[in-house]
Amino acid sequence: MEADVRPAPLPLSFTDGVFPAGCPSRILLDHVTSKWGVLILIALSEGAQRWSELRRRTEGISEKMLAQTLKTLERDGLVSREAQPVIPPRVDYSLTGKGYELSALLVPLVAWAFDNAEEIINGKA
Amino acid sequence: MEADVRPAPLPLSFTDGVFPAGCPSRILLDHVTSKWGVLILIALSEGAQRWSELRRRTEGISEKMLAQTLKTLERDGLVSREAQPVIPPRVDYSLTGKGYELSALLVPLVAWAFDNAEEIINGKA
DNA sequence: GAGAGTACGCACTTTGAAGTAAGGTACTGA
DNA sequence: TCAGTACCTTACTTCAAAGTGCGTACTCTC
Repeated sequence: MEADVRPAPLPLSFTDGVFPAGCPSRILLDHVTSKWGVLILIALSEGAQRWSELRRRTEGISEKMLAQTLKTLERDGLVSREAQPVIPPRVDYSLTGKGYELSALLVPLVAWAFDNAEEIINGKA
Repeated sequence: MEADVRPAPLPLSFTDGVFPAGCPSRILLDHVTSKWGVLILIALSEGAQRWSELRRRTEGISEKMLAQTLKTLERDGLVSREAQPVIPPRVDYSLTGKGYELSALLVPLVAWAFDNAEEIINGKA
């Protein structure tokens, strides 16, 4: 008898509130909520950008992790890559349709974290 | 069919689109988007639950990780813990106000992952 | 002709998040 | 008396994520 006084914010369609282990959504969630995955998706939500821009804007990321994360997101169909065969190489990354859907959900989350982080993390020892 | 690619889905207030390294929001984001953090917050979004319920519903979690994650979320002021001094011990966990704010943003994200995971993860490989 | 920018790939090392295992208290039911 | 439930803690281990650093093949600037 869990008489829950407080209402859930949204009705859920998960089987029992939390999806089972081994479910593909666990994997997708790991990709999407990975340390650099979030930041890259957020950066790309402002429009297509090339490699070096992403590297600069995603402060602290290594080239290896940038390449790796972009590959994962590309394999997942969230990011598309367009390489131009010009001589200083030029590669543009942008969000796909699904990537935009995702980033639309991710942006408010990150914005919330941005607004509340100071208080939560520093406001308590 | 996703329509044409257009700019940012939402206006951002971050300095340059992505917040700087060493920023507290990076830490908060890590807590919140951690493997088990998301699942626990989602589970609690449906109402207060006790330890053993959370353990069962968050399939695959170990007792150690449950305790650790709950502690982190409690320190961050997202989850509140109420222990009753009864004799089979009874401890209830629930979301705080901030926790509800967060879960309201998290739930659609997880729902999206749930809906798209099959296609994205299994539909290729 | 030295250096920097561009977009990576590869191999090695480190870190830390997570897993595993076990213990502990204070009871209840069989 | 033994098993089981509820709620944890501590110690040890593992493994993948992340970091470091090097090489490439061009070109353009100082």
